[in-house]
Amino acid sequence: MDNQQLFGSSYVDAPFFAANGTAQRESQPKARRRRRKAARCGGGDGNGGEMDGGGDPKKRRLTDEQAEMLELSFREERKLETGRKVYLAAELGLDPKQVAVWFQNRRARHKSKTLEQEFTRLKHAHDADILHKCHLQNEVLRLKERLRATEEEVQRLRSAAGSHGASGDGGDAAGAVSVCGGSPGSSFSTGTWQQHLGFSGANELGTDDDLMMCVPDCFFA
DNA sequence: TTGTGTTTTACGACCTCC
DNA sequence: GGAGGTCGTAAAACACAA
Repeated sequence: MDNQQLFGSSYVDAPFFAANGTAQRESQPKARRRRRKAARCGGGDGNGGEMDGGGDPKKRRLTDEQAEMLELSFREERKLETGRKVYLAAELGLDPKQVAVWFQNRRARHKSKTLEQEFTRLKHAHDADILHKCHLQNEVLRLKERLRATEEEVQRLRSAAGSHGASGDGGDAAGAVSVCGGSPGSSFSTGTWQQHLGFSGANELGTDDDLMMCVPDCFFA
């Protein structure tokens, strides 16, 4: 919107370097190339922050007000074009580089937070899917048990019928038993439904570790 | 205090776009 | 080629328990 309104004359020249006295590490074994540029030392507030002659200012926390203004600006627009950067820097008494860095870091934080939220959302969805799968597998187990009981009952009835009316076509009786025993043509064949459902022996619930995740929760909870 | 974990500021390297 | 972006990381600033 209108930054002129947002940041009108709210600039406060903050005591950035209040902590100047803290001892900077005299030994910088791996100090590398850090803070070579003294360019920003003149950043508008005049307290250059020179440290033990080295010219390296300490890191300066932004004041609450500065951070708040930057936050407002960030919410309006996450990208920072040159004009806005210069304007914000002037309004807040910061170096334009500081403003640019703040926006970079702010974008990084925003991205990190967004990723974290997305991860949480996906995890919840995944957990729900696992639970649903578990329920379906339980249902399959129940149906399997019913089918097994039915097959046993059918076999029992056929055996009883065979023992009573043994005369005549005894060969058919033998065939009937074989049907129950797994004839490829029988709709009650365990082998057949296993094939249709894609189940077989110990692998009927799948071979992966999904079962390991699922079964304890569903069966023992 | 002080040790430790977290947040914030700053930088360099590299990439993309105009 | 310069400006501004992301990414990874260092280090100061801060919070806080022991």
